[in-house]
Amino acid sequence: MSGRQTKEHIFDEAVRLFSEQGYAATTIRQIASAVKVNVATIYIYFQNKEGIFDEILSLFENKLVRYNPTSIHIKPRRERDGPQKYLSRLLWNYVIEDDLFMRRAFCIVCMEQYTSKKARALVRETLHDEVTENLRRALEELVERGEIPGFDTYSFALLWSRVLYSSAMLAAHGDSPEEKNNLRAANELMLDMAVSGKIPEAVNCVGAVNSRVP
Amino acid sequence: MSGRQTKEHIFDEAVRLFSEQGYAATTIRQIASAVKVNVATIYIYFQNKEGIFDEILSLFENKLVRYNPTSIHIKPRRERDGPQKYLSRLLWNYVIEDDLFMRRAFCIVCMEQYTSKKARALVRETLHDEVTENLRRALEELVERGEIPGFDTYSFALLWSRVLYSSAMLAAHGDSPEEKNNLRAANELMLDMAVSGKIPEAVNCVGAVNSRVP
Amino acid sequence: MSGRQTKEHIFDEAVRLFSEQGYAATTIRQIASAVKVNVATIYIYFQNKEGIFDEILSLFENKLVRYNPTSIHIKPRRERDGPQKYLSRLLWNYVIEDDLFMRRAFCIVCMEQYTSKKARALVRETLHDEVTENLRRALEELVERGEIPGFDTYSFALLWSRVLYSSAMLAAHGDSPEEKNNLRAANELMLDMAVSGKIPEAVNCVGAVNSRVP
Amino acid sequence: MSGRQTKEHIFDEAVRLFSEQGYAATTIRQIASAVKVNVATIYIYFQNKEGIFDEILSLFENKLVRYNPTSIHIKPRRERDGPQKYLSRLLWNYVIEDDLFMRRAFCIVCMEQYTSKKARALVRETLHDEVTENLRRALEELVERGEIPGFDTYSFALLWSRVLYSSAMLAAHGDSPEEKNNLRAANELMLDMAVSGKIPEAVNCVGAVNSRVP
DNA sequence: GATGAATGAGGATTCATTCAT
DNA sequence: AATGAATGAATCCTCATTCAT
Repeated sequence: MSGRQTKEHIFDEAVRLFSEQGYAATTIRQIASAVKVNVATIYIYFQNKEGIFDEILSLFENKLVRYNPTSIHIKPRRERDGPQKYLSRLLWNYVIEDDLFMRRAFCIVCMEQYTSKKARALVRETLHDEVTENLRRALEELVERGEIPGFDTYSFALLWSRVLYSSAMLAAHGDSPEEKNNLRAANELMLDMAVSGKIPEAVNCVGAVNSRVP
Repeated sequence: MSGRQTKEHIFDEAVRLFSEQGYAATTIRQIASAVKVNVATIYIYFQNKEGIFDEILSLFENKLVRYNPTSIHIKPRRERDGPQKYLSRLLWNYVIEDDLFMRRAFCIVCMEQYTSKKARALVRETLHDEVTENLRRALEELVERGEIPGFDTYSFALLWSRVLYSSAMLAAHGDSPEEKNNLRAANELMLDMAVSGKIPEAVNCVGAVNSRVP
Repeated sequence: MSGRQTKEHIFDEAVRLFSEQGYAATTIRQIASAVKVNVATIYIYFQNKEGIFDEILSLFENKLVRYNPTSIHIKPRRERDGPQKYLSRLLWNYVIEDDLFMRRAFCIVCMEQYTSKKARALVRETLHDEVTENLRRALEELVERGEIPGFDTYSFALLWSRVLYSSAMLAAHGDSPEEKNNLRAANELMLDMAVSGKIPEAVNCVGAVNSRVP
Repeated sequence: MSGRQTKEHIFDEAVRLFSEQGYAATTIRQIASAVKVNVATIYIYFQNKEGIFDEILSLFENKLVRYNPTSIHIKPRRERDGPQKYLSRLLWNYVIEDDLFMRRAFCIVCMEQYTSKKARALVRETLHDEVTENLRRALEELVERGEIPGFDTYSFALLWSRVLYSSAMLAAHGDSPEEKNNLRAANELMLDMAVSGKIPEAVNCVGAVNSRVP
């Protein structure tokens, strides 16, 4: 078997096992035996256990970033579909739905956010702030186009990102179809609220979430 | 030192360490040395490592349940304050804010939900379903009192609980004051949206989240 | 409760547990909890775990010695009953049958003969040599009385003692009634062979077992 | 060093230590240090401490079974030598004398028969019942050939097996040459009694041992 | 490119024992 | 006479990692 294949095989099984059992509870031996490979072989392709974890985080982040509205990968599609459709597909629907790796990696990142600084940073920055920002930008665009009235888009985007995040967390593990549907439904509810024209005023009346933080 | 004190001391340090490093990464030796006690002493008061974990979950759940709107502990205060104030204080503000244990236990529960069935059940059932139900009940009451117009309270409560949950998760770890404020702000934003009189229509136009799940 | 009673209670439960699980596998805590007494209490009455074991061996040996044919306890009865009856009751039938402690202690001694020098000595000397000698003496007496023809009583007694010993070992543990009956039957078979008048010649033709040992 | 060799080395030292100190009193560390190998290495070749024990029992039983008179390993020799010689060599003389492992394993099996169900079964079934049956069969054959008069061969074989067993037990530990000679002598004495033509009548007059068991 | 063999460090747990009260 | 509280040392076992082949 070619080295490339072996490495990918190891990587895939590591992703699977980490997402099912957590990083700490998964042993190198388990991975090796899942790949039907000697333990030592793993150390040819990865510096150590943490090295595998790092590569997972890297790939997850890279794939994630490709979906922001200005990325060269998403921009053409975005312009064709318009912000509303983009909004409706953010995070799970857009990014994760059809990508087993992303689903598992998401799960890993959520699990390890408390124990790994890198995972934590990824959740806080990329997952949370970036998704929020993407939502905000898309909402803002709708406002600019006059499709919905102006309002405090940041606060609403922040709420939305949290709904997405918590839904995705609940859906991530074990591919529960029920939770996946909940996620989709929650996302659409936020979307409908956003475009119904009733929210802006409500949101504005309370001001930006962040502005309240002393 | 009295046994009771020792046990509490062990329990407290275990809670702290579990919440900071995760269950798997925390060793009995660490706990023992934090308490300045022999490792064997821990096994006098707890059956094993998992036994400590179980007691944490138990206490967390017990304390949590006391805060549902019909509990004998909360009912009098609820009736005095009215549903709106109750809503504004749910979960974090009401329950967790002043209780270091609850904050840490919440963190532990979130961390271990993927690897521990018990934690997972607690998140799904008590944390999620119960909080949602409490929110829904309080909203419903507001509607009945005529303080806000009728609408699909379940869908909105579901969203709200997710906002609370994800905010609490982000706030839980390390007592970040910024995230704590975010949580409070997010909660109030949901509250304001609920009572602004604009939401009902928006929510109704999309129907119940759950009704969409096949 | 009086100290005397407590000590006996501890002793009895230790005997029971040692005989059921072996010395090494029985813990002080098990004994304490069987007696419903604090662990420390055991150390009031016995110097340590080995101290309990030693007292068991002592009592076993004392009781055993009382049954040799010249002991003041057995002599009167022996003279009344005659050697044949004495023979038929040796070891198990005579000594152990009605004495729970002896049965259990026998079991303990057999178990620990490989790991404890004291137990080993007891098996070799008291249990084996002494029983052999008692058997030989009783056989010799029968010969002297002219009730059976003369022969190499030592060799036969040696065989007999081994039959008794192995039967008793198999019977000792768990009070299996089947093995207990086997023991009694084996003993009677040896007795019948001894008094049938057919054996002497056979035994004599081979000479003393021990005379063959270089 | 090859894995096979290492495993055998570990196995051998474990057998030695178990037979000298008993299973419970022997630690994995002792074995490891006797083999001059890391503790973890032992767990490469054996699942755990009990795994070593099980393999010892297995090998012991396998080797033992090869010596029954109908086994393909023993049958030719048996037919050449005749039942009398076979009888004279049973168990110890035949099987164990020249096999250090068998001697040690026998010792282990005897020691652990009270605490290990597997060892207990082996003693009761293979060691006791099978040896008895082999003896009985060989005696029966002598009767059929007309070399000795007919009699209750079962009862006599049962006695004999007990003599062998108890002698072997006493001889097993520490390779005491004195006890080894006693065993050989005891065996021969039983043999001489069996073929002397004097015993049958004595045995018959008491009936089968087992027939007495209610 | 892959592996068989080995290991040091550390995991949870249990033990016999002690001592102040 | 008895105990609650504590401990040091040792138990079995597992882990990530290395290296000669």
